[in-house]
Order: sequence, then structure tokens, then C-alpha cells
Amino acid sequence: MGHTRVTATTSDEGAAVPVTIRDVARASGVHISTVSRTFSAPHLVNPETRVRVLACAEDLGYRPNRAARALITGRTHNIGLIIADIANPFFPPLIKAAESQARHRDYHVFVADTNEDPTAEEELVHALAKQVDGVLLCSPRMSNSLIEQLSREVPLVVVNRQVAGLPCVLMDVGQGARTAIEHLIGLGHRGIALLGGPRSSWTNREMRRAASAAARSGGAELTVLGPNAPTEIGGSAVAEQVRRSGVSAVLAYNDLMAIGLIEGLDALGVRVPQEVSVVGVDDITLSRLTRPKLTTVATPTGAAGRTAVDMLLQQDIESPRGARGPGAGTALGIRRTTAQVMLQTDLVIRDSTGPGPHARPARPLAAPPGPDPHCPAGPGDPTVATGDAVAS
Amino acid sequence: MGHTRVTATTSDEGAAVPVTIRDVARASGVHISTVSRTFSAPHLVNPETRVRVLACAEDLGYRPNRAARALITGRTHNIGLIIADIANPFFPPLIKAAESQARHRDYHVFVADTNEDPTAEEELVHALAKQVDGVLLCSPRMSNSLIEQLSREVPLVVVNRQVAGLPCVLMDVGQGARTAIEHLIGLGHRGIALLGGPRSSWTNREMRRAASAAARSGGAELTVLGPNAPTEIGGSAVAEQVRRSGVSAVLAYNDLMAIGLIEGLDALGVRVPQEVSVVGVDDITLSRLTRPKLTTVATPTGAAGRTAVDMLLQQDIESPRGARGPGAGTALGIRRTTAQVMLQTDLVIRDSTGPGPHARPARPLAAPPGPDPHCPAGPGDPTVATGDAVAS
DNA sequence: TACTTCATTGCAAACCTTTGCAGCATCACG
DNA sequence: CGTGATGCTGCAAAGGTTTGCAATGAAGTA
Repeated sequence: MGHTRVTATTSDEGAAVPVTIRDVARASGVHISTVSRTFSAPHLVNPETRVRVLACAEDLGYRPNRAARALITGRTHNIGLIIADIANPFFPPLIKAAESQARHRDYHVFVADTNEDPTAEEELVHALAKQVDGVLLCSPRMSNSLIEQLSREVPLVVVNRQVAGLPCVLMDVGQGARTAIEHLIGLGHRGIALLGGPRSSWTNREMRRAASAAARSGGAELTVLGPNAPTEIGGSAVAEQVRRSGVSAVLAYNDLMAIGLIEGLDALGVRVPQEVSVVGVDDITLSRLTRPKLTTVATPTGAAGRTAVDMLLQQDIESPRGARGPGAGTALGIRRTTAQVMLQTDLVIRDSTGPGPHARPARPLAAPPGPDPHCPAGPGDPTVATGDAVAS
Repeated sequence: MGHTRVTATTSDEGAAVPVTIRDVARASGVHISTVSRTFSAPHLVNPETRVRVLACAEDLGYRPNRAARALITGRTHNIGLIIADIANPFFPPLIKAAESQARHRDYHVFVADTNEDPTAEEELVHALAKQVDGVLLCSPRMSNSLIEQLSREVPLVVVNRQVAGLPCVLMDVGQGARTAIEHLIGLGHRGIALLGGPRSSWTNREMRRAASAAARSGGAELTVLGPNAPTEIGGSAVAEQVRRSGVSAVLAYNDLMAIGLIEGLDALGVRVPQEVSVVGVDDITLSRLTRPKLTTVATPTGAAGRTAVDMLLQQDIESPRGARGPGAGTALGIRRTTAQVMLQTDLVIRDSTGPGPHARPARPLAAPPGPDPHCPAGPGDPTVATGDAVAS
């Protein structure tokens, strides 16, 4: 058994006897339908009866069988959460927030990891479709058209990807990139590189667009390097290229790449931030722990998770899925509301950015020179517009 | 709307028409029971019929309704995974491995986060009990007796905690601590501190026991500091205390604490590893990314997740839960096998440990002087002993 | 030929809950 | 006192699947 110890024993234990609505009915002397209503429509049952039933239920330790409930209502009270890679530090806060939000709404969350594989993504949606009321697709790797197609099978909310006709939760990395570039220009940098991420990434395109515009209007020159793998390795691999390009500042696709780049530069003897400034995106926990501490564009990951759950549930609530009740059969067209929510990002200035070659000596390196000052509370949860409401 | 943009539109879409076993039966001209058997007991149906049914099912896009199946079999094919804090970098690899393993066995995983709250833990077990076939309790914060009690409600597997009579997956941190201490002694350290974690932690007790023994037999003196919060903050908070204690090396309860400590020491002007060596435990991704790179005891997190799932499923397979089939009712005692698996740990030497005051100049600081050389493949998955098998 | 065995399939009950409908008091009002 | 309304409860069907049992037919055996 090599490097593992195993000890085993067996024993007999009393099995949990399943207590059903029927037991509660018998104990409290009412019909099962009354018990059912006590839980699902309390206002329809006499207060006296209600307390008696509740007492009996409590006594017997009754818990409704969600499978049976799902069978008849068509709603499982479960949602699926499909993630490219759970071990990527960007996602755990999102998972955590989504799970918490769902639980507050009496939903449970299936978490599934695709290992960055688009095929696995598709299969998972299929596999989950029948046993959840909706699926959150986080940073999907499959094509928009496939996503649209799958959305006919099960309600979908997409995070970090813009899909026409589907509810999306996006982070305003455009604004983030702009603020970051302005911060660098304010520090006196004129030659700036953008370390691109995966080609198919919506975030990547947005960042590039915004960074170019900001550099142009700030009188700086932007060099785009990439696409690259959005990992630490991807970052360290371009260190040499960054050095050769002669830029004095870099905006990386995400924190992992930024950290990798700093490592790579260090190995080449290039010091950060003295010789090159580096900005990341995401503000993962890690970015506070490396040295130098990373200046980064904080993305509201938790808020994204909560918002996505809200949007999904909102959709579900107005349109129960599948056959419904005994007299069903007319499930032809459901009204579906598709909102796109854009969450604000915030630049967090730490130690990986410093004065560039064109710095004015007097200038203190403090707050970012962004056009609008951020509210200090940080990014909060948006109110999701319902129905035909349109804002901005 | 403050810092958030929301746009919304509504549209009508065709709802997914649920295709049931009945549709498949009609399409392929057989009875529904034959369709059912095609999926759940293929050997009972004529090969010809089988292919026809499968073709029709494929055609119509049939997916079995797991709620209905669960209702009658009493098995949901879901498992619960209760985690103290998803955002703690120790857990994601475990979650990822468990989810993957479960999926290979045609199970889905509910992930729930307790925010380190024992009460939430208990509630979650209750809430999940009826809708999963078993629960994985990871690094639980509640008492052993409560865990035992809950295990009568739903099959439980415990990770990182030893509970008599319950299947447990443990990491051999005792061995890890011993190896780490021996490594430090080999480097010439004689005054060593142990940074304790939470008091109620099984891991904490094991480490302390093993570290004391190793220090004693190696002629070093061990100072125990703590208990402390198992976080970066907890680590940096004791930096001053470490400096005052005059030790030249520290073994921390986990990597986060070790990293926090290094930060704290740095702030005090104490350099690592030149003045103080630091060893962590866990080998989280982060430990490769900080500077200096952390020497640490690697715990087989992924293997733990996989093993725990295996143990749970093994238990389930031999003992279906609750009422079973039409003629049930005799669910009095089920046979349950409780194995305790101990997974090996491995010392990973990086840059946060160096020669101590008693170092012999000639000695290269290479491999650890542990009594048994590790197999280089690293910790693998154990074979779980079934039934009455007992190994070592 | 008659009888058994076997493979395959159909039948129908059961799992637990929800919910439309109907029944029954009770009460108020005219 | 009759009528209608109201509040509460019971009845029974329905949801999709599994599974013990029975029925069928074919093949093998005596």
C-alpha cells in the first residue's frame, strides 16, 4: 500500500428512518394535503392546525423530500455553476458568493469544473439541465452560438462573456484598463505594453480597446504582446520580450500573469517597480501577498456571483419550467427577461507601480488621476432591472 | 444606478419541451418499462430492441429525470461537500478533485460554505441530508459528538478530523512535521518554534506531538507559540514574538501563516532565510509564488478529495438509504464500513529555509535527512480497503 | 408430444408531494 | 329562515421512473 495507511472496521448502525408528510399527517390527525399546505401555503390553513402540524413535524424531524416536490412542481431549487477551473484563484470568491446568495433564497448549488475544456462545458450543461432550474456559466470557453443553443434547454446566465439575448454579468474591465493606463501615464510612463490573455476572451478584447484609446489620448504608445496563457507561466514567458520592447510599464491581462511577469523580470535582473511598473487585473488574494505587492484593477468577483444568482432566480420565478401541475401541457412560450449588468472595477494602487522616465519630480505617487473619483465603499451589488426597465 | 450599468430587454422563447421515458417508448414501440431497463439494466433487454430504444432516445434528446429516479430508488446520485471557507486556498484543489471523481461515478456535488461557523455546518448537514446520498465534511469545526450524531442522519465522511466509528481521510501531518523538524536540525538549527493553529484542530495536535518528539530526539529545543488564527494575519501577528524568542527556525501550522510570518519578520527587518528559516504546511499554489519561495510540507489535497468521495460511494453502494422499492419497510440496520485512511505528506524544499547557527560548513543544503526516502512520484491515491481488510 | 427452462416484455404499484376541486361548517346579511 | 360568502379541510390525480410479478413465446429436454 506504499505510502498510505488504511485501517478499517465495520459496524451495524440504525438507518435513518425516512419520515414523510404522511407520518406527520397521522401524528397530527389531519390529511396529508393539510400538512403540505402548512409548508407551501401556510395562509390557507387554520393557525391552530398549523401550529399543531408544525409541532408534530418538528417532533418527528420531518424534512420535505425535494425530489418528490421537484417531480410535481418542475422546480428543483437547485442551480448549476459551471467553472473553467476551480483552482484558479479568481473563481473561489465568486463560487462562495453565489453559493451563499443561493442558499439565502433556499437554493442549492451544484459546482462543476470543466478543466478549461469547451466540450466538458457543453456536456455539463446537458447533464445538469434536468436537475437544476438554471445554470451559471462562468467565463465560458465555448462559442456564443453554442451558448445560445444550450440556453433553449435550460435557463442560462453568463458571466464574463457578452451573449446577445442572454442575461450577462460583466465586469467593466474597459474602465479598469483605462484607469490603469491613466495611472501609469500620470506616473510618467510613455511606453506601455499590454499583456494580452486568451484570444477568445471577451475581457481581453475590451481591455485592448480601452487601453489603446486611453494611451492614445494620454500621449503614450501602447504595445500589445500576446495572446498568452492567462497564467503565471504565461506571464513569466514574456519577460524577455517585455525587456526587449523597451517599455517602462506593463498592464497584464490578470494578476497571475502580472505576478509571473514580475518573477520573470526578476530572473532577468529587471527590478519592479524601479525599472518597470506592472499592473494586474482581478485583485486576487495573492496580489496582496507577493512582493512587491501588486497594483491591480480589482474586479467585483463576489458581486458578480451574487448578481448572477439573482438574475437567474428572477428569470425562473416568473417562468416555471417544464410541465406544471396536473392540468399542464400548454408550455409553449415563456417570457424571459434578459438583462446585461456591468459591474464597476477599481484600481488598487500598491507597490508594483512607480515613477516612469517622464515623471515630474514634485508629483507624489498617490491617487490615480482617473476622471471620476471612486466611491470609497468599493463596488457594491447592483439592483437588477426587471421587465422593460432600462438604465443608462 | 451609481457605478453599475444595467440594460434590459425581454423576449419570447420556446420553452424546452420535457421529453420523458414515455415519449421514447411511444417512438420505439415498446413499453416504458423496457425503456427504463434499457438504461438501468441493459442486460435484461434484447440487443435489437436496445439499439432501437437507444436510437430513439438519442433522437428525441431524452435525459432521465433524476428527481423521479431518486424518488423511487431513494438514491439521489448527489453528494454534499461542506467546506469551512471556499476562499481558503487550501480547499479549491480538494473541491476540484472531489467533483471530478464524483462525476466519473455519475454523481454530482453540492458545494456549501460554512464561513467557519459550526452552526452553519450543522444546519447544512440537515438541509442536505434528504437530497444527497452522503456528505463530505472537510475540516469540520463542530464537535466530534455532534458529528457522530449527524452521521445517523446521513452517511458522512470526515476529512482532516479523526472521529471514532466514522470513515476519515487524514493527512499525515505528524510525519510531515517530523520531516520538517529533521530538515531544520540538519541545517544546523537548534532553537525552533512551532506556530500553532486553531486549538480544536486535529492537525494542530498531531503536528505538535510529532514536532516535539522529533526535536527532542534531534537535540533541538521546541518552543510552541499559539494557538493562532490559521491565516496570513495570524502569522504576521506573531512575528515580534518570534523575534523575541530568539529561535532561528519556525514551523508554521500552514502556508498562509508562514507567509504572513515572513511578511511580519520582513517588516521588523528580520530576513528570511538568512536570519530565520520558515517552513509551512499545505503547499498551496501561493507558496511557489511568494519570495522567498516557501519550503513547505505538501499535503495531498487532491488525493484527499478523491479518496473521500470513493469512501463515501463505497459505503453507499453496499447500503442503499431509506425505503427501497414497493415492498420495503424493513430498513432497520445497515452494515456500514468505516475505514480511516492516512495520506502521506512530503517535504518540499524551496528558498525559505537555510543554514542555521550550528551548520557544518561542508554540508550542502540539499535533500532532507528523513529516515525514509520519498518516492519521487509524490503522494498518490490509496486503495481503500473494503470490508474487514486491515492494513498496518 | 408434453413439459420445463429461459429470455424478453408488459403490467401496475409504489415513491412523496402538490394542487384543482369539492365538501362542509360557520357566519353575516337581508 | 334562506342565501351567499368565507375559511378550512379532504379527496384524488398527477408527475417520471423503477421493479416484482406475470405473460408470452421459443428453445431444449424427456
